[in-house]
Amino acid sequence: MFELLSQKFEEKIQLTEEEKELSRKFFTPKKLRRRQYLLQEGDVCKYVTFVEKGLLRYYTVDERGQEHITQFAFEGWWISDLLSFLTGEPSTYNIDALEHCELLLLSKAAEDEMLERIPKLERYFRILLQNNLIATQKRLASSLNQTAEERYSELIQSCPETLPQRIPQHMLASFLGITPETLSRIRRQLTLKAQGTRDKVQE
Amino acid sequence: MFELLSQKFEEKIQLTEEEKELSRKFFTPKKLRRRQYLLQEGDVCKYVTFVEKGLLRYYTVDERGQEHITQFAFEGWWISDLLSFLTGEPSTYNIDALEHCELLLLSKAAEDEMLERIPKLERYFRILLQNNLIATQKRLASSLNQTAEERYSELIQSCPETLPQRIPQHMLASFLGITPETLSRIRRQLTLKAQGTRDKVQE
DNA sequence: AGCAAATGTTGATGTATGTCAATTCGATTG
DNA sequence: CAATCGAATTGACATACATCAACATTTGCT
Repeated sequence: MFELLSQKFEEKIQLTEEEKELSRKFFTPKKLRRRQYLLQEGDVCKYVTFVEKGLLRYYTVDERGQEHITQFAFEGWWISDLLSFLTGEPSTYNIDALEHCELLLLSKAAEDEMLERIPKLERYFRILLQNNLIATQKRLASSLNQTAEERYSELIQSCPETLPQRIPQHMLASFLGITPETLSRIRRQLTLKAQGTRDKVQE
Repeated sequence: MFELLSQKFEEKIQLTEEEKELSRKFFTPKKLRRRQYLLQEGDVCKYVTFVEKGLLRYYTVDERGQEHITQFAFEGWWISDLLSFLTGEPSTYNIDALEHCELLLLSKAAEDEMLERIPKLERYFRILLQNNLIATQKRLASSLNQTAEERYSELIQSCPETLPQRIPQHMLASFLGITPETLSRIRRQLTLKAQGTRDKVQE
Protein backbone atom coordinates (compact mmCIF):
# COMPACT_ATOMS: atom_id res chain seq x y z
CA MET A 1 0.00 0.00 0.00
CA PHE A 2 2.82 2.46 0.74
CA GLU A 3 5.36 1.34 -1.85
CA LEU A 4 4.92 4.23 -4.22
CA LEU A 5 4.82 6.85 -1.47
CA SER A 6 8.07 5.61 0.04
CA GLN A 7 9.64 5.58 -3.39
CA LYS A 8 8.57 9.17 -4.00
CA PHE A 9 10.02 10.27 -0.67
CA GLU A 10 13.31 8.60 -1.55
CA GLU A 11 13.56 10.42 -4.84
CA LYS A 12 13.90 13.72 -2.98
CA ILE A 13 15.13 13.00 0.55
CA GLN A 14 16.69 10.22 2.59
CA LEU A 15 14.69 8.63 5.38
CA THR A 16 15.75 5.97 7.85
CA GLU A 17 13.70 2.78 8.09
CA GLU A 18 12.18 4.04 11.35
CA GLU A 19 11.18 7.32 9.78
CA LYS A 20 9.59 5.54 6.84
CA GLU A 21 7.77 3.28 9.25
CA LEU A 22 6.66 6.25 11.34
CA SER A 23 5.51 8.34 8.39
CA ARG A 24 2.97 5.69 7.40
CA LYS A 25 1.11 6.10 10.66
CA PHE A 26 -0.12 9.53 9.63
CA PHE A 27 -1.93 8.40 6.50
CA THR A 28 -5.42 6.96 6.17
CA PRO A 29 -5.82 4.51 3.29
CA LYS A 30 -8.93 4.85 1.20
CA LYS A 31 -10.23 3.14 -1.90
CA LEU A 32 -12.47 4.83 -4.41
CA ARG A 33 -14.53 3.33 -7.22
CA ARG A 34 -14.79 4.94 -10.62
CA ARG A 35 -16.99 8.08 -10.49
CA GLN A 36 -16.89 8.33 -6.69
CA TYR A 37 -16.07 11.71 -5.17
CA LEU A 38 -13.03 12.42 -3.06
CA LEU A 39 -14.18 16.03 -2.64
CA GLN A 40 -17.43 17.76 -3.54
CA GLU A 41 -18.06 21.43 -4.15
CA GLY A 42 -19.29 22.99 -0.91
CA ASP A 43 -17.36 20.64 1.35
CA VAL A 44 -14.21 21.63 3.14
CA CYS A 45 -11.13 19.86 1.81
CA LYS A 46 -9.84 17.99 4.85
CA TYR A 47 -6.95 16.12 3.26
CA VAL A 48 -4.07 16.24 0.90
CA THR A 49 -4.13 12.95 -0.91
CA PHE A 50 -1.43 10.76 -2.38
CA VAL A 51 -2.42 8.52 -5.29
CA GLU A 52 -0.99 5.01 -4.93
CA LYS A 53 -3.06 3.63 -7.78
CA GLY A 54 -5.61 4.98 -10.20
CA LEU A 55 -6.49 8.35 -11.67
CA LEU A 56 -8.55 11.33 -10.53
CA ARG A 57 -9.60 14.69 -11.88
CA TYR A 58 -9.93 18.07 -10.20
CA TYR A 59 -12.56 20.36 -11.73
CA THR A 60 -15.15 23.10 -11.29
CA VAL A 61 -18.61 23.40 -12.73
CA ASP A 62 -19.55 26.87 -14.00
CA GLU A 63 -22.95 28.60 -13.97
CA ARG A 64 -23.89 26.98 -17.25
CA GLY A 65 -23.13 23.50 -15.98
CA GLN A 66 -19.89 23.14 -17.90
CA GLU A 67 -17.04 21.23 -16.30
CA HIS A 68 -13.57 22.76 -16.33
CA ILE A 69 -10.83 20.29 -15.47
CA THR A 70 -7.92 21.99 -13.77
CA GLN A 71 -5.79 18.96 -13.11
CA PHE A 72 -5.48 15.22 -13.36
CA ALA A 73 -3.72 13.09 -10.75
CA PHE A 74 -2.05 9.83 -11.72
CA GLU A 75 -0.27 7.31 -9.52
CA GLY A 76 2.51 8.97 -7.57
CA TRP A 77 0.88 12.41 -7.66
CA TRP A 78 -0.62 14.44 -4.87
CA ILE A 79 -4.01 16.07 -5.13
CA SER A 80 -5.92 18.52 -2.95
CA ASP A 81 -7.75 21.81 -2.99
CA LEU A 82 -4.96 23.66 -1.24
CA LEU A 83 -6.97 26.83 -0.69
CA SER A 84 -9.80 25.05 1.09
CA PHE A 85 -7.38 22.75 2.92
CA LEU A 86 -5.38 25.67 4.28
CA THR A 87 -8.14 28.19 5.01
CA GLY A 88 -10.95 25.81 5.97
CA GLU A 89 -13.31 27.53 3.54
CA PRO A 90 -15.72 25.37 1.53
CA SER A 91 -14.25 24.23 -1.74
CA THR A 92 -15.48 25.36 -5.14
CA TYR A 93 -13.92 22.30 -6.73
CA ASN A 94 -14.76 18.66 -7.18
CA ILE A 95 -12.38 15.72 -7.19
CA ASP A 96 -13.57 12.37 -8.45
CA ALA A 97 -12.10 9.10 -9.60
CA LEU A 98 -11.74 8.35 -13.32
CA GLU A 99 -10.51 4.88 -12.45
CA HIS A 100 -10.57 2.67 -9.39
CA CYS A 101 -8.20 4.33 -6.92
CA GLU A 102 -6.10 3.47 -3.92
CA LEU A 103 -5.36 6.61 -1.96
CA LEU A 104 -3.50 7.77 1.13
CA LEU A 105 -5.15 10.66 2.98
CA LEU A 106 -3.23 13.12 5.14
CA SER A 107 -5.22 15.47 7.37
CA LYS A 108 -3.96 18.88 8.47
CA ALA A 109 -3.37 17.64 12.03
CA ALA A 110 -1.56 14.57 10.77
CA GLU A 111 0.54 16.67 8.41
CA ASP A 112 1.53 19.08 11.16
CA GLU A 113 2.50 16.29 13.52
CA MET A 114 4.32 14.38 10.82
CA LEU A 115 6.38 17.42 9.88
CA GLU A 116 7.22 17.97 13.52
CA ARG A 117 8.29 14.39 14.05
CA ILE A 118 10.13 14.09 10.71
CA PRO A 119 11.40 17.56 9.83
CA LYS A 120 13.17 16.26 6.72
CA LEU A 121 9.74 16.00 5.17
CA GLU A 122 9.43 19.79 5.25
CA ARG A 123 12.00 19.74 2.49
CA TYR A 124 10.12 17.09 0.56
CA PHE A 125 6.96 19.16 0.53
CA ARG A 126 8.81 22.34 -0.30
CA ILE A 127 10.35 20.67 -3.33
CA LEU A 128 6.97 19.29 -4.30
CA LEU A 129 5.44 22.76 -4.13
CA GLN A 130 8.30 24.26 -6.09
CA ASN A 131 7.95 21.76 -8.90
CA ASN A 132 4.22 22.15 -8.92
CA LEU A 133 4.54 25.93 -9.10
CA ILE A 134 7.03 25.73 -11.96
CA ALA A 135 4.74 23.41 -13.89
CA THR A 136 1.69 25.58 -13.26
CA GLN A 137 3.52 28.72 -14.35
CA LYS A 138 4.53 26.98 -17.54
CA ARG A 139 0.97 25.90 -18.21
CA LEU A 140 -0.25 29.43 -17.55
CA ALA A 141 2.25 30.87 -20.02
CA SER A 142 1.27 28.35 -22.67
CA SER A 143 -2.41 29.01 -22.15
CA LEU A 144 -1.85 32.75 -22.56
CA ASN A 145 0.56 32.67 -25.45
CA GLN A 146 0.02 29.53 -27.51
CA THR A 147 -2.76 28.26 -29.74
CA ALA A 148 -4.92 25.32 -28.73
CA GLU A 149 -3.21 23.19 -31.37
CA GLU A 150 0.24 23.87 -29.95
CA ARG A 151 -0.93 23.13 -26.44
CA TYR A 152 -2.57 19.87 -27.47
CA SER A 153 0.50 18.72 -29.40
CA GLU A 154 2.80 19.38 -26.48
CA LEU A 155 0.42 17.73 -24.05
CA ILE A 156 0.27 14.56 -26.11
CA GLN A 157 4.00 14.53 -26.70
CA SER A 158 4.57 14.62 -22.96
CA CYS A 159 2.72 11.32 -22.55
CA PRO A 160 1.90 9.81 -25.94
CA GLU A 161 0.58 6.45 -24.68
CA THR A 162 -1.02 7.00 -21.31
CA LEU A 163 -2.94 10.20 -21.95
CA PRO A 164 -5.10 9.13 -24.90
CA GLN A 165 -5.57 5.66 -23.40
CA ARG A 166 -6.62 6.70 -19.95
CA ILE A 167 -8.36 10.03 -20.51
CA PRO A 168 -11.31 10.53 -22.86
CA GLN A 169 -10.90 13.28 -25.41
CA HIS A 170 -13.60 15.56 -24.12
CA MET A 171 -11.77 15.67 -20.80
CA LEU A 172 -8.50 16.52 -22.48
CA ALA A 173 -10.41 19.30 -24.24
CA SER A 174 -11.74 20.56 -20.93
CA PHE A 175 -8.24 20.44 -19.46
CA LEU A 176 -6.96 22.50 -22.40
CA GLY A 177 -9.79 25.00 -22.03
CA ILE A 178 -11.39 24.24 -25.41
CA THR A 179 -14.56 22.49 -26.57
CA PRO A 180 -14.66 18.82 -27.60
CA GLU A 181 -15.59 19.90 -31.13
CA THR A 182 -12.53 22.07 -31.44
CA LEU A 183 -10.27 19.30 -30.17
CA SER A 184 -11.75 16.89 -32.68
CA ARG A 185 -10.98 19.33 -35.51
CA ILE A 186 -7.47 19.95 -34.21
CA ARG A 187 -6.81 16.22 -34.23
CA ARG A 188 -7.97 15.93 -37.81
CA GLN A 189 -5.71 18.81 -38.78
CA LEU A 190 -2.76 17.13 -37.11
CA THR A 191 -3.30 13.77 -38.78
CA LEU A 192 -3.58 15.51 -42.14
CA LYS A 193 -0.32 17.32 -41.50
CA ALA A 194 1.34 14.09 -40.37
CA GLN A 195 0.21 12.35 -43.56
CA GLY A 196 1.50 15.25 -45.60
CA THR A 197 4.99 14.96 -44.16
CA ARG A 198 4.91 11.18 -44.51
CA ASP A 199 4.01 11.50 -48.18
CA LYS A 200 6.85 13.92 -48.74
CA VAL A 201 9.32 11.58 -47.08
CA GLN A 202 8.14 8.69 -49.23
CA GLU A 203 8.39 10.56 -52.51
CA MET B 1 16.67 48.46 4.09
CA PHE B 2 15.28 45.32 5.73
CA GLU B 3 12.10 46.74 7.23
CA LEU B 4 9.70 45.23 4.76
CA LEU B 5 11.38 41.83 4.72
CA SER B 6 11.24 41.55 8.50
CA GLN B 7 7.62 42.58 8.44
CA LYS B 8 6.81 39.91 5.87
CA PHE B 9 8.56 37.26 7.94
CA GLU B 10 6.56 38.29 10.97
CA GLU B 11 3.27 37.94 9.15
CA LYS B 12 3.85 34.20 8.84
CA ILE B 13 6.31 33.10 11.55
CA GLN B 14 7.85 34.38 14.77
CA LEU B 15 11.55 35.15 14.87
CA THR B 16 13.67 36.24 17.81
CA GLU B 17 15.69 39.45 17.52
CA GLU B 18 18.86 37.40 17.04
CA GLU B 19 17.29 35.38 14.26
CA LYS B 20 16.10 38.51 12.50
CA GLU B 21 19.56 39.97 12.86
CA LEU B 22 21.15 36.78 11.59
CA SER B 23 18.83 36.41 8.63
CA ARG B 24 19.92 39.74 7.21
CA LYS B 25 23.49 38.52 6.81
CA PHE B 26 22.45 36.19 4.01
CA PHE B 27 21.06 38.88 1.72
CA THR B 28 22.92 41.11 -0.70
CA PRO B 29 21.33 44.54 -1.18
CA LYS B 30 21.12 45.82 -4.72
CA LYS B 31 19.63 48.89 -6.36
CA LEU B 32 18.33 48.95 -9.88
CA ARG B 33 17.45 51.89 -12.09
CA ARG B 34 14.40 51.92 -14.33
CA ARG B 35 14.90 49.62 -17.33
CA GLN B 36 17.90 47.82 -15.84
CA TYR B 37 17.93 44.04 -15.91
CA LEU B 38 17.94 41.82 -12.86
CA LEU B 39 18.04 38.72 -15.08
CA GLN B 40 18.56 38.33 -18.81
CA GLU B 41 17.52 35.46 -21.05
CA GLY B 42 20.44 33.06 -21.41
CA ASP B 43 21.89 33.79 -17.97
CA VAL B 44 21.48 31.44 -15.05
CA CYS B 45 19.23 32.82 -12.33
CA LYS B 46 21.53 32.95 -9.30
CA TYR B 47 19.15 34.55 -6.81
CA VAL B 48 15.71 34.71 -5.42
CA THR B 49 15.00 38.37 -4.87
CA PHE B 50 12.91 40.25 -2.36
CA VAL B 51 11.58 43.63 -3.44
CA GLU B 52 11.96 46.26 -0.71
CA LYS B 53 11.01 49.13 -3.00
CA GLY B 54 10.00 49.50 -6.61
CA LEU B 55 8.44 47.34 -9.29
CA LEU B 56 9.75 44.73 -11.72
CA ARG B 57 8.37 42.57 -14.48
CA TYR B 58 9.13 38.96 -15.43
CA TYR B 59 8.70 38.16 -19.13
CA THR B 60 9.75 36.17 -22.18
CA VAL B 61 10.28 37.30 -25.74
CA ASP B 62 8.91 34.95 -28.40
CA GLU B 63 10.28 34.19 -31.88
CA ARG B 64 8.46 37.16 -33.34
CA GLY B 65 9.93 39.55 -30.82
CA GLN B 66 6.75 39.89 -28.77
CA GLU B 67 7.05 40.29 -25.03
CA HIS B 68 4.87 38.14 -22.79
CA ILE B 69 4.74 39.32 -19.20
CA THR B 70 4.24 36.45 -16.79
CA GLN B 71 4.40 38.39 -13.55
CA PHE B 72 4.91 41.71 -11.90
CA ALA B 73 6.65 42.11 -8.54
CA PHE B 74 5.76 44.99 -6.24
CA GLU B 75 7.25 45.91 -2.87
CA GLY B 76 7.04 42.99 -0.48
CA TRP B 77 6.97 40.37 -3.24
CA TRP B 78 9.59 37.80 -4.18
CA ILE B 79 10.74 37.29 -7.73
CA SER B 80 12.94 34.69 -9.42
CA ASP B 81 13.07 32.23 -12.26
CA LEU B 82 12.63 29.22 -10.00
CA LEU B 83 13.37 26.68 -12.72
CA SER B 84 16.71 28.21 -13.62
CA PHE B 85 17.53 28.93 -9.97
CA LEU B 86 16.93 25.32 -8.96
CA THR B 87 18.36 23.46 -11.94
CA GLY B 88 21.17 25.82 -12.92
CA GLU B 89 19.95 25.86 -16.52
CA PRO B 90 20.06 29.14 -18.45
CA SER B 91 16.87 31.13 -18.08
CA THR B 92 14.45 31.79 -20.92
CA TYR B 93 13.06 34.77 -19.03
CA ASN B 94 13.97 38.37 -18.43
CA ILE B 95 13.44 40.40 -15.30
CA ASP B 96 13.81 44.15 -15.44
CA ALA B 97 12.87 47.18 -13.37
CA LEU B 98 9.80 49.24 -14.27
CA GLU B 99 10.69 51.68 -11.49
CA HIS B 100 13.76 52.43 -9.43
CA CYS B 101 14.18 49.39 -7.16
CA GLU B 102 15.78 48.42 -3.89
CA LEU B 103 16.28 44.69 -3.75
CA LEU B 104 17.58 41.97 -1.46
CA LEU B 105 19.28 39.07 -3.23
CA LEU B 106 19.49 35.57 -1.80
CA SER B 107 21.80 33.07 -3.49
CA LYS B 108 21.26 29.30 -3.39
CA ALA B 109 24.17 28.83 -1.00
CA ALA B 110 22.94 31.62 1.23
CA GLU B 111 19.41 30.21 1.17
CA ASP B 112 20.60 26.73 2.11
CA GLU B 113 22.72 28.02 4.97
CA MET B 114 20.01 30.37 6.17
CA LEU B 115 17.44 27.55 6.27
CA GLU B 116 19.88 25.39 8.17
CA ARG B 117 20.61 28.10 10.74
CA ILE B 118 16.99 29.27 11.03
CA PRO B 119 14.79 26.25 10.32
CA LYS B 120 11.64 28.23 11.07
CA LEU B 121 12.17 29.90 7.73
CA GLU B 122 11.49 26.59 5.96
CA ARG B 123 7.92 27.13 7.01
CA TYR B 124 7.89 30.70 5.76
CA PHE B 125 9.03 29.64 2.32
CA ARG B 126 6.64 26.72 2.24
CA ILE B 127 3.74 29.04 2.97
CA LEU B 128 5.00 31.47 0.35
CA LEU B 129 5.11 28.70 -2.23
CA GLN B 130 1.67 27.49 -1.25
CA ASN B 131 0.12 30.91 -1.66
CA ASN B 132 1.93 31.46 -4.91
CA LEU B 133 0.73 28.12 -6.23
CA ILE B 134 -2.86 28.87 -5.25
CA ALA B 135 -2.72 32.24 -6.98
CA THR B 136 -1.14 30.80 -10.11
CA GLN B 137 -3.71 28.02 -10.31
CA LYS B 138 -6.45 30.60 -10.05
CA ARG B 139 -4.92 32.67 -12.81
CA LEU B 140 -4.57 29.58 -14.97
CA ALA B 141 -8.22 28.70 -14.47
CA SER B 142 -9.30 32.22 -15.34
CA SER B 143 -7.14 32.29 -18.44
CA LEU B 144 -8.65 29.02 -19.63
CA ASN B 145 -12.27 29.68 -18.78
CA GLN B 146 -12.94 33.42 -18.76
CA THR B 147 -13.05 36.09 -21.45
CA ALA B 148 -10.42 38.79 -21.66
CA GLU B 149 -12.96 41.33 -20.46
CA GLU B 150 -13.73 39.34 -17.32
CA ARG B 151 -10.05 38.86 -16.58
CA TYR B 152 -9.30 42.55 -17.04
CA SER B 153 -12.19 43.63 -14.84
CA GLU B 154 -11.13 41.34 -12.04
CA LEU B 155 -7.52 42.38 -12.35
CA ILE B 156 -8.40 46.05 -12.04
CA GLN B 157 -10.81 45.45 -9.19
CA SER B 158 -8.04 43.73 -7.26
CA CYS B 159 -5.96 46.92 -7.29
CA PRO B 160 -7.96 49.82 -8.72
CA GLU B 161 -5.46 52.58 -7.94
CA THR B 162 -1.98 51.12 -8.15
CA LEU B 163 -2.27 49.01 -11.27
CA PRO B 164 -3.32 51.64 -13.79
CA GLN B 165 -1.04 54.22 -12.20
CA ARG B 166 2.10 52.17 -12.09
CA ILE B 167 1.74 49.87 -15.08
CA PRO B 168 1.20 51.06 -18.65
CA GLN B 169 -1.75 49.55 -20.47
CA HIS B 170 0.19 47.68 -23.09
CA MET B 171 1.95 45.81 -20.28
CA LEU B 172 -1.34 44.95 -18.61
CA ALA B 173 -2.45 43.63 -22.00
CA SER B 174 0.67 41.50 -22.26
CA PHE B 175 0.09 40.20 -18.72
CA LEU B 176 -3.47 39.25 -19.68
CA GLY B 177 -2.28 37.54 -22.85
CA ILE B 178 -4.06 39.92 -25.23
CA THR B 179 -2.98 42.69 -27.61
CA PRO B 180 -2.93 46.38 -26.66
CA GLU B 181 -5.62 47.02 -29.29
CA THR B 182 -7.96 44.49 -27.74
CA LEU B 183 -7.41 45.92 -24.27
CA SER B 184 -8.19 49.40 -25.56
CA ARG B 185 -11.48 48.18 -27.03
CA ILE B 186 -12.35 46.29 -23.86
CA ARG B 187 -11.85 49.46 -21.85
CA ARG B 188 -14.13 51.42 -24.11
CA GLN B 189 -16.77 48.70 -23.81
CA LEU B 190 -16.52 48.85 -20.04
CA THR B 191 -16.85 52.64 -19.83
CA LEU B 192 -19.89 52.47 -22.12
CA LYS B 193 -21.46 49.84 -19.89
CA ALA B 194 -20.65 51.88 -16.78
CA GLN B 195 -22.30 54.95 -18.32
CA GLY B 196 -25.31 52.86 -19.27
CA THR B 197 -25.89 51.76 -15.70
CA ARG B 198 -25.29 55.28 -14.40
CA ASP B 199 -27.90 56.64 -16.82
CA LYS B 200 -30.42 54.07 -15.66
CA VAL B 201 -29.85 54.93 -12.04
CA GLN B 202 -30.36 58.63 -12.73
CA GLU B 203 -33.62 58.14 -14.60
C1' DA C 1 -26.27 -9.94 -27.36
C1' DG C 2 -28.77 -5.78 -27.50
C1' DC C 3 -30.10 -1.42 -26.03
C1' DA C 4 -29.19 3.08 -23.99
C1' DA C 5 -26.04 6.45 -22.94
C1' DA C 6 -21.84 8.54 -23.56
C1' DT C 7 -18.39 9.89 -26.78
C1' DG C 8 -16.62 11.58 -30.93
C1' DT C 9 -17.18 13.75 -35.66
C1' DT C 10 -18.78 17.00 -39.03
C1' DG C 11 -21.05 21.18 -40.99
C1' DA C 12 -22.95 25.93 -40.75
C1' DT C 13 -22.64 29.96 -38.48
C1' DG C 14 -21.49 33.42 -34.69
C1' DT C 15 -18.20 35.83 -31.63
C1' DA C 16 -13.89 37.12 -29.51
C1' DT C 17 -9.60 38.34 -30.40
C1' DG C 18 -5.54 39.17 -33.57
C1' DT C 19 -3.32 41.79 -37.35
C1' DC C 20 -2.11 45.72 -39.93
C1' DA C 21 -2.36 50.49 -40.88
C1' DA C 22 -3.58 55.20 -39.87
C1' DT C 23 -4.28 58.71 -36.48
C1' DT C 24 -4.29 61.06 -32.16
C1' DC C 25 -2.59 61.97 -27.72
C1' DG C 26 0.95 62.82 -24.35
C1' DA C 27 5.34 63.08 -22.48
C1' DT C 28 10.13 63.73 -22.85
C1' DT C 29 13.99 66.21 -24.68
C1' DG C 30 16.77 69.48 -27.34
C1' DC D 1 8.46 76.06 -27.79
C1' DA D 2 8.98 72.78 -31.27
C1' DA D 3 10.25 68.29 -32.49
C1' DT D 4 10.01 63.64 -31.69
C1' DC D 5 8.85 59.20 -30.04
C1' DG D 6 6.24 55.91 -27.62
C1' DA D 7 1.50 54.91 -26.05
C1' DA D 8 -3.21 54.60 -26.86
C1' DT D 9 -7.08 54.66 -29.96
C1' DT D 10 -9.75 53.50 -34.01
C1' DG D 11 -11.16 51.12 -38.36
C1' DA D 12 -11.09 47.28 -41.76
C1' DC D 13 -10.32 42.81 -42.16
C1' DA D 14 -8.51 37.92 -40.90
C1' DT D 15 -8.36 33.97 -37.85
C1' DA D 16 -9.19 30.90 -33.97
C1' DC D 17 -12.40 29.07 -31.41
C1' DA D 18 -17.37 28.52 -29.67
C1' DT D 19 -22.07 27.24 -30.45
C1' DC D 20 -25.79 24.53 -32.09
C1' DA D 21 -27.53 20.73 -34.49
C1' DA D 22 -27.21 16.37 -36.79
C1' DC D 23 -25.13 12.16 -37.11
C1' DA D 24 -21.85 8.20 -36.28
C1' DT D 25 -19.41 5.42 -33.23
C1' DT D 26 -18.12 3.32 -29.04
C1' DT D 27 -18.92 1.90 -24.40
C1' DG D 28 -21.20 0.17 -20.54
C1' DC D 29 -24.98 -2.31 -18.55
C1' DT D 30 -28.51 -5.95 -17.77
